[in-house]
Amino acid sequence: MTAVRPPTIIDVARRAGVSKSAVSRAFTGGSVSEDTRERVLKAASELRYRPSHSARSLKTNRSRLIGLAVTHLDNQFYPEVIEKFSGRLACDGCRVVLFVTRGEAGLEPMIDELLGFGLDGVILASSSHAAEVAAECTRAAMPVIMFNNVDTSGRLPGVCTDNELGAAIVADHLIGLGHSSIAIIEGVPDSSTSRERVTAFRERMLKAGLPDPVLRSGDYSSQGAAQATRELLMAEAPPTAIFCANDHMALAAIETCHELGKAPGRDVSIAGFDDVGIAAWPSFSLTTYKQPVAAMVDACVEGLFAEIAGERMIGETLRLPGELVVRSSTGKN
Amino acid sequence: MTAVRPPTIIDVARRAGVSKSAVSRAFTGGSVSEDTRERVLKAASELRYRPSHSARSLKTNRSRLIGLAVTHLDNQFYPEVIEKFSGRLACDGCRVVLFVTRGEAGLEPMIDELLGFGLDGVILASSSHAAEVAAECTRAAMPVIMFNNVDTSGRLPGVCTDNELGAAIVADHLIGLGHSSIAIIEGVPDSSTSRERVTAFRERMLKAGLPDPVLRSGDYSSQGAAQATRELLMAEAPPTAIFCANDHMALAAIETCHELGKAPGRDVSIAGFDDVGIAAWPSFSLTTYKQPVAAMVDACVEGLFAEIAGERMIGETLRLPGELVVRSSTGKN
DNA sequence: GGCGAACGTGCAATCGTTCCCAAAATTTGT
DNA sequence: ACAAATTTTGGGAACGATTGCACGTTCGCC
Repeated sequence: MTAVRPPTIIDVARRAGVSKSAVSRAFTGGSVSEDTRERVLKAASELRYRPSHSARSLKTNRSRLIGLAVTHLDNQFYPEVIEKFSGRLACDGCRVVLFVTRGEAGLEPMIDELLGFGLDGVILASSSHAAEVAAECTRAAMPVIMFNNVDTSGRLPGVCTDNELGAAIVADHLIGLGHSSIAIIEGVPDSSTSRERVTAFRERMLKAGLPDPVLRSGDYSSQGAAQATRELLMAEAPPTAIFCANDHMALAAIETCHELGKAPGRDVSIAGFDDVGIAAWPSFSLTTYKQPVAAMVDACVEGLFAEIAGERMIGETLRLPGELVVRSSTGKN
Repeated sequence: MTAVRPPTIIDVARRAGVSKSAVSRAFTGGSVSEDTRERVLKAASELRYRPSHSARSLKTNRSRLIGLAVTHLDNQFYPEVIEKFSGRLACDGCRVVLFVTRGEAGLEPMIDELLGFGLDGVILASSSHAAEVAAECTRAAMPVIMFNNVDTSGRLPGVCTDNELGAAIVADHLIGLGHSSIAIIEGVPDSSTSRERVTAFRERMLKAGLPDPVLRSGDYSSQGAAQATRELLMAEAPPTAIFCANDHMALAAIETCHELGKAPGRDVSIAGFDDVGIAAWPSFSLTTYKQPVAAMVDACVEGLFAEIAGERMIGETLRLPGELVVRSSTGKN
């Protein structure tokens, strides 16, 4: 019993009685007569032939593989994003290669890998070290686009929610409910996303003549947000509302409220940003600003494909509007 | 300005003043003198050379790409699994290519893709259609292993939690708390995982002299589980405890309890299976059987690598013990 | 100092495709 | 029915690496 070598294009050609060019054309949609096409397809299926991916991409310089760099998946938002990307890219025959960035290190150490897997393009949904990555990728002529985060150096194109708009709308919502003492729990400080949300929220408050909100870092983590919430609510004059830079932290904040015996939406209002799946669950019923994930993913893929096709699109960041979703975690003061 | 073609091994060879064989050996760890190695590495880094992935895998028949087929990621368990796999495989220089199976269709329609991307191996963490996939993969000589699910045809190796042990332990726990009227919410019926858990749970109850539990299908979905919970709890003689075939459904069951004004752990006990991250959150505090995900992933990767290395391992399913985690969603009857 | 062993090197074949090119076959027009 | 236009076909050169083989070197050792 010899290990059967998988059939090659030549085996198919022989069996179909044509040249390998014909077989190639039959598979890639080149011009072939109906007759040969049939014969080729028949021979191929009899032999269980499948074109070799590596040979093909060696010749064409296309792998139909797209890298997706994301941070720790315990933030519910990312699984949703991954699923959407996977589905969207599948429509164009592409697949997602995952790069989960180790929390602290960011994705800098995996740049080499990112560039070494023959990907057609890369989507950076990870927050940190965008600048270095940007530089390295453009040097390697690798198409890149950012998702839910902008490259502050302005060299990479990207797609994100209009964070400033969203944060302003959340601010208006809380202010409209009569809150004036509002705290903010931000994410990691060097993330553009967090910064934009925080800044816009603050500005809106100041513009409404309210005091500058207390700012705490939640580091985009549950523990961080829980700790921040604890500190805020146990202070002498606790805020009546807290705006968290994302749902992941807002949910932790709600948990912490319960722990402290405060009812979210009554004793203290909590608002988030993202609208992850479980935000809608009755236990949380989180008021939040919904990111238009589907539209963002579509735009992102489109942009990346344009880059891959050779269209230069430098530094343009597309900002899509989301939608305020009011639930019961916020209420009148 | 001409589009600069990425440097090839030949460019490096020329610049370093050696043959391409030497360059290749310097990169793949072949035998080269210290002197040449240095010259090659220097030339390579000056040119920003990276070996072409496709050329390399064409020659070596190895892509260092592993396919991972999973179902909808809204079940919290899978993101955790994905992250673990990604991390574990990265240790061996491999990357995960994602195949998210569209709910209804299962992964049957994507078999061709699964086999067409030049993967070194495939991990099936998706529940359905294992048999067809198994057949097709072995025919294509593609190493495959199942995760958290067993191939009933017994042809594919796999790794999963000892579901029967786990379910029995959960049953004992509930019985020990004095429950005798216990209902079960199962997943999709043709999933081995659900079947094993349900069967073992039932057996344990019968063995304890308790009545055969009511069985409802939750279809592994939130909505399904919520509906089932509603029906169970609004019945004439509602059960005092509910065992859900996974946490995803158990969490939905808890939500539904709140909706119906019943306190989990007091009015009705809820137990799950998996121990996903949020099960530990105070809002849920779900009693559950923890799957040893890290160990499972390790074993799974090891098994797959063995297959890739050519060691035949047919149909062996490894079942690892987990651990009961008691929280407050279950209580005395 | 001479003789193997050990090591480092380059040549050339090879992996399985795609695609250009010229030739052959077919269709079309008159 | 013949020439021109069109379509289909096969040969063969890439694509960018790895690797078996044979040939020099270098070195150690008696």
